[in-house]
Amino acid sequence: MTNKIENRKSEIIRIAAKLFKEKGYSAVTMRDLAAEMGIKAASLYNHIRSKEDILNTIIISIAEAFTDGMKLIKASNDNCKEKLRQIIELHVRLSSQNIYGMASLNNDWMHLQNQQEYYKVLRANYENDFRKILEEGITSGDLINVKPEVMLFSILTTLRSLYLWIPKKEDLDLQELSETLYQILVEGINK
Amino acid sequence: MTNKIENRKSEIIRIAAKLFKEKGYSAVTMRDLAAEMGIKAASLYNHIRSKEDILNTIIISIAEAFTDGMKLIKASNDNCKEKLRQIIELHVRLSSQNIYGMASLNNDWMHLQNQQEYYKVLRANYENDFRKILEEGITSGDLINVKPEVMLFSILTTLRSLYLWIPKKEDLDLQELSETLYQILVEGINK
DNA sequence: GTCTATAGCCAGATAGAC
DNA sequence: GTCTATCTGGCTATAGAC
Repeated sequence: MTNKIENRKSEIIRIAAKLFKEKGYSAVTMRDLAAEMGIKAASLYNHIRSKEDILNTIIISIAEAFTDGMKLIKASNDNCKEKLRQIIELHVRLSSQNIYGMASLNNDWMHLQNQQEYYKVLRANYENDFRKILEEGITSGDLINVKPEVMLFSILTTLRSLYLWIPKKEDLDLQELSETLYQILVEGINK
Repeated sequence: MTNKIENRKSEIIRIAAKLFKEKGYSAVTMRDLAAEMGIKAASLYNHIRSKEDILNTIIISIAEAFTDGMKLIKASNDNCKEKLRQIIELHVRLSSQNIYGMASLNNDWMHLQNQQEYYKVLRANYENDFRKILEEGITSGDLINVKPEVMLFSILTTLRSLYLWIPKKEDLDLQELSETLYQILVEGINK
C-alpha cells in the first residue's frame, strides 16, 4: 500500500520536474501537471501535500546528493586535480541522472519556503568546499594564481549548466564527456 | 511629452527586470511591479501595453546587442584567440550594463509569445557564429582538438552566467575580469 | 484513487473619474 | 498620469460522492 503511494508520488515528482524545466515552477499549474498525468488536479492531493511539497522534494534530494558526493571527495587523500576530476564526474553523473530536477535546483530554489534556508546552507557549504580545493591547488602550485572566486564560478557555472545541453547529445558517452570537460576546464583550450 | 512617457517606460522596464531576476517573470505580478514603483497596477498600462510587452523589450534589446557585437567581431580580420578575447569582453560589458536583464534573457525567454521565434533565431545565429570561430581555431591548430560543441557550451555557459556573480564583486575591475576569464577559459587553470 | 463541484483568492487588464 | 472600481478568468486546495 505504502509502496503504491510512493510510486505514484515518484511519478508526480518526475513529471512535475519535466514541466518545471520547460516553463519554470511558477508557470506550471496543478492542472497542467494533472493533465500530463492523465488525471484531474484534485487527485494529485492524494499523493502530495501541496505544489511546494513537490518542489521541496525535487530540490532537496539533489542538493543532498551533491553534498554527499562532495563529502566523499573531501575525505579522500587525492591531490587537487584528482579532486577536480571527481567533482566533474559528480556533476556529470548527477546531472545526467536528473536532467529535469537540475533545472529546478538552479532556477526555482527561490520559491522554496520552509526549506529555503536549508538549501542555502547546503549550497554555501558546497561552494566553500569547492573553493578550498581550488585554494589548496593554488597554494601547492598545481593551479595558476588567479582569483579563486573567478576560477570557482567559471568552473561551477559550466557544471551547473550541464543539464541544459546533456539531453541534446544523447549519443554522448558520459565518461568521455567528463574527460573532455576536465581537459577544457583544467588544461584549457589553447594548444 | 513623448520623452516623458519613454522615461517612465524605461523606469518600469528597469524595475521589472530587477523583480524578474529575483523571482522569475511568472512569479512577478503587475501589482508587485506597481508597488515597487509607488503607483497602482492600473497606472502601469498608460506606459506599457501588457506584462509580456515588458519582457519583450527587456529580452530583445539585449539579444540584439549581442548580435550586433558578434557581427563586429566576425567582420574583423583577427585570429581565433583574439576573437575569443573580444567575445569575452562583449559578455562582460553587456552583462555588467544589464545585470537584471540578463536573468530574463537566460531564464524567461520561453514566456515570450510574439517574439519567441525571433529570439530563437538570434540565439541560434549567435551560437553558430561562436561555433564557427572555435572550429576555425581547431582547424588552424590554435585550439586543441576536442568536440567544438562541448567547447562552445563550456565557455558560453560561463559567460551567460556572469550576471549571477558580477554583482557580488562590485570592486571588480571589468577589464581585469575579462583578462582573468580569458586566462581561465582559454589557457586553463593548470600550471 | 479519482471524480465533480466549489471555496477563496489573486491574476492581467479595462473603464472612466479626476 | 494616476486613481478607484471592476470584469473575467485562473490559481491552489478542500469536501465529499463513488
